[in-house]
Amino acid sequence: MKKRHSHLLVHAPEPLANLTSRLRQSARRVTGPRQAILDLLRQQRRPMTNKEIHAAMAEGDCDLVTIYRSMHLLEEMGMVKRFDFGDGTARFELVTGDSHGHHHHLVCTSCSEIVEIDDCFAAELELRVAAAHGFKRVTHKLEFFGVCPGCQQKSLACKRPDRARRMPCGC
Amino acid sequence: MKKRHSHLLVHAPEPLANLTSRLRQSARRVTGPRQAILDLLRQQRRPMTNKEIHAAMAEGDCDLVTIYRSMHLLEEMGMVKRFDFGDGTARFELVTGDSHGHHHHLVCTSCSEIVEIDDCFAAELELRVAAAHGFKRVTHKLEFFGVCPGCQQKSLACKRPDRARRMPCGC
DNA sequence: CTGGTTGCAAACAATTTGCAACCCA
DNA sequence: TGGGTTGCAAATTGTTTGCAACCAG
Repeated sequence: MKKRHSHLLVHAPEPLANLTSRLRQSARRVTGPRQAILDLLRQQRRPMTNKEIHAAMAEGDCDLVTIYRSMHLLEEMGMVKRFDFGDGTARFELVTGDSHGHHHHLVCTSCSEIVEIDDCFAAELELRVAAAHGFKRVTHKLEFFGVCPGCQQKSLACKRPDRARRMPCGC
Repeated sequence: MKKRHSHLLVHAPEPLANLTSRLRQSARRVTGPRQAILDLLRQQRRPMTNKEIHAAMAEGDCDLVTIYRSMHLLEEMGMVKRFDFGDGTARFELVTGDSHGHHHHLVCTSCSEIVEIDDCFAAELELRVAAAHGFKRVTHKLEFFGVCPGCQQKSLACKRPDRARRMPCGC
């Protein structure tokens, strides 16, 4: 990471201030890559893969491995949330304090466009399921898949249905 | 695959008869491995990984690669369903015609025990989501995670929270 | 200074692919 | 017989780890 985005420190946007204090209290460091990642996630409000994040921060700013390690850390700290759209690559989104907590997505199986679904209607289901089977600390993963308006026209049927599960569907 | 499970042909259980006719009409072959896989899945009514399937059919019956290829085929034909519990390995379950169609699971994050949840309460949500965003052919994936009764006692807290996402949680 | 971090190379694990040998229909 | 199948080896891809150099506090 050559040059730190100093403007970040100036604005001291919420997530960053958050990061700083949280890191400090666990004897961890506020480093360039970590700041850059949060910054990126703050701009692009959409689930991003590690590779996308890496590519997005131009000029070999930091190693891909560092991204992986940072995401683990940030996830542990509850600053990002991991999503799994079934294509074998993890995606991460910034956890913004305001409202945008637990939510789901609607993913186009053709162009992989992602729509954020803000309300979570499954909370009540969790309770029901937990009660029915005696489980504790029950959470859930719920994602929707379909064909977006754009792809419906183009009638872009997937040529290789056996690969449909790979979201960034290169059929 | 040395010796074909001939008793399968005798009983001619539903899934197998199904397989035979379906394969034939698409100019594909009814082979030993395919029969063995369906047979296994019919017995062990639980989501199995390719590796588990492979291990289960003793004596190098068939190559792991063949399992992978077969699962793709069977999935395409709609005879098995793929599930993803977020641990990076696909699991498959037999699609039995009777009732047991679309359903979900409750997975213990500690011992990875899997409970089948028969009712799907999210069907209506699909419609709502589809309508709201103009998507077609909308489906969803929904799985629940928590700590099963057994693991609650043992209070087996995960030592490495950063790895909690790996279901067969070797923490 | 010094322990948390990073980069780089290498290890890993799940899955896929190429290709020649093989076998069901 | 012939095209779908399989086995084996090798390639791919996402992710993790070992380790020495490095830097934030």
